[in-house]
Amino acid sequence: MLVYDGPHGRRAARLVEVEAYLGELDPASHAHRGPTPRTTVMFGRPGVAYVYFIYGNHHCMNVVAHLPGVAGAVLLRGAEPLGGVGAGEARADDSRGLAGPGRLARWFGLTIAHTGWDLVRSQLHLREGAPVASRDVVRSARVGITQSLTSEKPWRFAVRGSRGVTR
DNA sequence: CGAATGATCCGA
DNA sequence: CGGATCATTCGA
Repeated sequence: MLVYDGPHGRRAARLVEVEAYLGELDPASHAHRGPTPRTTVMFGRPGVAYVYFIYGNHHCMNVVAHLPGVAGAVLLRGAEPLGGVGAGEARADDSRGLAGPGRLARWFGLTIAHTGWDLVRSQLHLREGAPVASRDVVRSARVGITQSLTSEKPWRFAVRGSRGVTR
């Protein structure tokens, strides 16, 4: 789960959908063409946030994750809100969950300013959640990418039946 | 510099 | 389906 002790109080959500991105070897990755000012964070220490802004409208959050010397990240695509402070707003999201990376980032109030935050020690952090049985994990091709690997891999993982998963 | 582009979402 | 709407990147 993801927890943020931010300006709106504590917000927490159970992550139910993620996608994996590589670096240079993955045409769909922002790190595909090597480090740029925006993407250098993906080549650095794992366990920090990489948040980008897209389509002039939406923010999306990644967790930097990779083997030593290789760029990589995990895109957070969906979650289920776990209470929080803004009860009214949280309730509105309860029916639908936080399906989609843009909706997830917006609920947490994340922007590119959060890029580089340490997800172990900062107010924005990951916590281990309840285990999910492997039979409840849906694995599929990634969503919405235009430049894919020559043979697209099933690098999207979602919790079966969760309301926080995109359709 | 200017132009193209995009790991999305919402509404018609 | 198409539009919104801008940070980022690339080519000249």
